[in-house]
Amino acid sequence: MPARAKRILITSALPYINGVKHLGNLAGSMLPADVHARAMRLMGHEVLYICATDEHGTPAELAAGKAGQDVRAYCDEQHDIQRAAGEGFALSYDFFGRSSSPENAALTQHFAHVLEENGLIEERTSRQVYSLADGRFLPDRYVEGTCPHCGYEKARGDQCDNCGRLLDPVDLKDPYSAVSGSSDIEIRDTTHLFLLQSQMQEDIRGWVEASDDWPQLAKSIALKWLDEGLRDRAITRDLSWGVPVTLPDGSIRPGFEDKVFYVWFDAPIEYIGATQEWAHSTGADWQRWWRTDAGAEDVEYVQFMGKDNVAFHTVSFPVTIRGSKEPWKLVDKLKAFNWVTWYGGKFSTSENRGVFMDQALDLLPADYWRWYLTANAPEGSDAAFTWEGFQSAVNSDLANVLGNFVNRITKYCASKFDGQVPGGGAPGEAEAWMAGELETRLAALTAHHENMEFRKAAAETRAIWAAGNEYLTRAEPWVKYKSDVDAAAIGVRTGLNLAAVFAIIAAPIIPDTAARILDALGVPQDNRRWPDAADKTLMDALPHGHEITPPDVLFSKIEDSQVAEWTDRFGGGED
RNA sequence: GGUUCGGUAGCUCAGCUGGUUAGAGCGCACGACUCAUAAUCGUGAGGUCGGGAGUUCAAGUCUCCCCCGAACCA
Repeated sequence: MPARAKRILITSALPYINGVKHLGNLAGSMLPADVHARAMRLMGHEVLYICATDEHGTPAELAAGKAGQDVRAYCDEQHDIQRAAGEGFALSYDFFGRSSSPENAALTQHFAHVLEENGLIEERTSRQVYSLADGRFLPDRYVEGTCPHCGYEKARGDQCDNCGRLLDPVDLKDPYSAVSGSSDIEIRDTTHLFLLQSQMQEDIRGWVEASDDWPQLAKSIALKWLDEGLRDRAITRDLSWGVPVTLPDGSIRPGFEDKVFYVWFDAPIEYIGATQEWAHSTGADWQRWWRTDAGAEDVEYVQFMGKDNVAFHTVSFPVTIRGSKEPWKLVDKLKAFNWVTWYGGKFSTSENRGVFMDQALDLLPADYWRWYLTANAPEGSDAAFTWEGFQSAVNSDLANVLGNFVNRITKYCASKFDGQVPGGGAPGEAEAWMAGELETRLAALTAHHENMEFRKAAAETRAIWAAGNEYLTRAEPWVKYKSDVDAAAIGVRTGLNLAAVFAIIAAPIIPDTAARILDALGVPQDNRRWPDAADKTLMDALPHGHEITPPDVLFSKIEDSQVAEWTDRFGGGED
């Protein structure tokens, strides 16, 4: 157990309901959040890892319509698909919720009510594009027409792709609906609730400036928004799919019968909503994680997200939370990621570029991807996915360095010592060298995990595995066995114990393989704890005489022919 | 356009508050070993740290300008 066991709340940005996510999304929020959650649990901390699908909004409605499904049914189906993909990647959510849950609806309405009581919400009327053919108001980007600035004929209502200018859809010439193509549209007045973010400007600035556990990137993004001035934003939309707009007594707010809260407002609230869903399904207490008046004051809250989401998490959502003037837990640490790119471009479904989570699992087990995507996490800058890099990481790091180490030591033990942990011999020079390596490297690895430095954590993990191979070269039990079985025994015993340590430290990144190794070594569940760098018994922890079973080959190598096939199939390789 | 972050060995990247011969992994060459998925271990080659100017006893590490790339701009 660590000196001070903490309680750590972890959330990863909510994936939108619309389809299985690709490897870039996985690598930029869910996977690192999972690695961190697993590492912290192994270190003895109490962790609650929450995620959910973000289900409201126009894209979901349109996708459902396209599929000929009711929106709710569409979301039910897509949620199950995404949950299965997450399970396939061994994402260890304590709960994977849905922003369309009753819990989130109630919370969203509650926040709106208290914000209004605090004078932070007011009704405003604005002009919006209404499509008679579609029978609905059109969100900005679903209106297309001729750009008033450059004359480009397929400008979107929010921005012109040709000249790049930001637009107001009512200014487009010859506008038409991007949904139906119909130009039978008109401009109508519509009334919405606006969140008066401008009034929270100084409050949020004070909070941001006082937050010292953020990476400078997150802080500078937040401050930039504040410097430009927070704008009041509509938090409702003319839609049917979403959280109904109610009065405090629960009845529909007059004039808002055909409106719902906008995803922008209700999605982050689902972090709390999903925790309630978890509590309701398990009987656990959600308040001790979220209410600082009910035990959450000592919780460390860590959020994982793509860089594009930083502003929402550092400014927008905090406006909701702080504006409520209620004792809700706010984020302590953020970890933001860039994108994984695909041969210099972006992942794209339509152009058949990139690999999606479900496809990836059809090719190879989750651990292969988890290792590569963690060792090459898009920290600091975009990271390119290449099949060659993937092949190299899997073959070299996993198959050759770790897999082969476990294989050689367990097979040798089986053939020379009947598969039992030998008790003979005493530690010598080689063992002293290895003990020194473990002590310094484990300390470094632990720090990297605590600091959420994923590339460094993977590199250090690999370095520890490699040290094991060097140890065997120094100890050379196969040579000593010829003249002194006890001298060989210490090498084999140490090697087996190292295999156990290697598996445990790998568990945050490659949990399935780690479990296979520990199972093969017969390490009981209770002993699968993060090793302490100062622990002198790490290399002699397995009981002498204890039986082990060499596992099957842990990782199969990726052949050049497979790389060629996948490159062809998934559009990699070409420019 | 504005802002931010990057541009370090063939490739992917580390290099905190400026200070001995600039590091790692992969790839490559050579050697060692044979327990192991022809795996492993060792040695070596390879960089005027994007370009230019400046500050300093001293700059990859600070300042300014320029070039290139990426991201964000609700």
